[in-house]
Amino acid sequence: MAQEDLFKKLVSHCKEYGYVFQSSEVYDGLSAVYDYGQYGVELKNNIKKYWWDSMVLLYENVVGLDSAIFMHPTIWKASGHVDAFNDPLVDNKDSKKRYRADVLIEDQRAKFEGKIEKEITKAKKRFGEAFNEDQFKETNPRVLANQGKIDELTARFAKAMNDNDLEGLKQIILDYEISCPVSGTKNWTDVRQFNLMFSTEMGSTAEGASKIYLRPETAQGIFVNYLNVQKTGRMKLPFGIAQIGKAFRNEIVARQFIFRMREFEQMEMQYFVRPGEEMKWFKHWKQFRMKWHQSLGFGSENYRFHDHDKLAHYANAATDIEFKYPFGFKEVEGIHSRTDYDLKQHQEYSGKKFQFFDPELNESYTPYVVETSIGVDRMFLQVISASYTEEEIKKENGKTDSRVVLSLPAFLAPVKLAVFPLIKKDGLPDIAREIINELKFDFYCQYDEKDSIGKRYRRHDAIGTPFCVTVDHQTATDRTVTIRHRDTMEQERVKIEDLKRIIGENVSYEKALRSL
RNA sequence: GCGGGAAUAGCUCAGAGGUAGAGCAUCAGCUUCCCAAGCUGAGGGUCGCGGGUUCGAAUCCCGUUUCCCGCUCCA
Repeated sequence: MAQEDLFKKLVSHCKEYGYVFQSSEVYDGLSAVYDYGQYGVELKNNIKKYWWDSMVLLYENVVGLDSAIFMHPTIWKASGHVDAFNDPLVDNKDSKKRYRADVLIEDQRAKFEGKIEKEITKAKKRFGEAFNEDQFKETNPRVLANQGKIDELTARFAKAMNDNDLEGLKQIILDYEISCPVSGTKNWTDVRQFNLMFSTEMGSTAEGASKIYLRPETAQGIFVNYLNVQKTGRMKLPFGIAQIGKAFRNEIVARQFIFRMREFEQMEMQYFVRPGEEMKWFKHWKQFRMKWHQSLGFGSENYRFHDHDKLAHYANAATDIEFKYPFGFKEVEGIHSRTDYDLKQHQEYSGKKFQFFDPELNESYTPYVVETSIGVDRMFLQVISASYTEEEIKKENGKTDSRVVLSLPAFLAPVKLAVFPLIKKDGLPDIAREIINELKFDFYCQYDEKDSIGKRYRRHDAIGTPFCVTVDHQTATDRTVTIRHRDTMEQERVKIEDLKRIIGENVSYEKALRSL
């Protein structure tokens, strides 16, 4: 199947079977926002539980946290998001290319600097040993002219950026005749501001209200609680804080279904380590996180690392775990060595000491941080796209038949068990109900008596239910039922009293967690 | 945001200026002793939304919203 077709089928399957709906659909939808339906929410919760348990249960030095979405606005100044997440953008109408206006202007300034350098190199050749660079820079008319342009440009640019003056930025682009590197033309749109952070007001009156942001990442909530957790939990380095929560980014381009949304959910763990040991832990978490993904059995060939060459200002090492989605290898998780940047920033802005006294070294230092950060929604899409399969089956009469199955790992499946009476009479429905009433305390069960038994099996294949139990006439005499396995379609006859154990063993998280 | 394509029933689509359709799905009933597509009946659409052209618009035109494909960033 063509990958593009597969993706389209996946999206409609998600809607048709109650996994994912577009937000506000009855009002024509809201762009890049999606809702999780009755099965979607179960799968999502199960994914979150698997991640949480693999961090908080398996590592005795990793603890959880649930910090608020609203945080003090200074946090986002300290983290660099207020400045870095605020891009003035401009489009060239001919090449259709989009640029950051500030980058275009800085490139222009670099061009002027390049011209000065050229003059200096030329002069050096001409004057030889006697060349006095400082004097040359102060007297040469061409150098002075370019330096004048640089100074004027720098001043105007700084003022426009400070005042948030978009028209001013556009005017700089026009005045300095900056052209598009691709089309070479100066046919620009207006400069527009794209603030990647959503903001709102906190406070009951408009005058007294202060602007606060919806967090663009959950990490900062961990950093600002570092001291609280470290002290109250008596944590010794190295230790980690794990958190699952919503984050918000006003993406310019948000697409590919739930892969890139404006409201999304992250599972992050910040691991605080002794400076100098960060690469050891970076490697550890890199391997562990990859193992976690591969434990789901979707095939190791569908994963790869993508190491970053260009690093963010706070990082000294970074890698992505990429999964092969129907639209190609894309990042599902990032592992970053964030140095002591964040804690140092908060130390500076808050005036509190974010230091740890290390009794072994007998000294205090600001811990380094290794971060693992995975998108829940991207993980959800990974699970769904890896599990969606269309099968051709040879029937006994020689005809072919097809079925759509979500081969979800059993412990992640929304519905664990469906119970059917083979026919809806002779007391069979009552027995089926009895079984559900006994097992509903442990598993999400569903009852179905509509249509032929085959249809009922297929309906549950489509939502990924791993087990279907059928009550037949033999059940009434010997208290046994058939249990049918989703992936093989094979059946076995078991005692009703053994169902809880059999299903329990198969849908437990334990086996997956033990494999890590 | 820009360019290109699309939007008709829950899903997949037909309908190309003259009464809104099919298959599947859903619901009710019948049938059925284990793998969808037997039988009967029912419900469900102001054709994404708004305007225009026309005696008449799902159909032609304009705008708008949403989705898909490219251009950048990220979880």
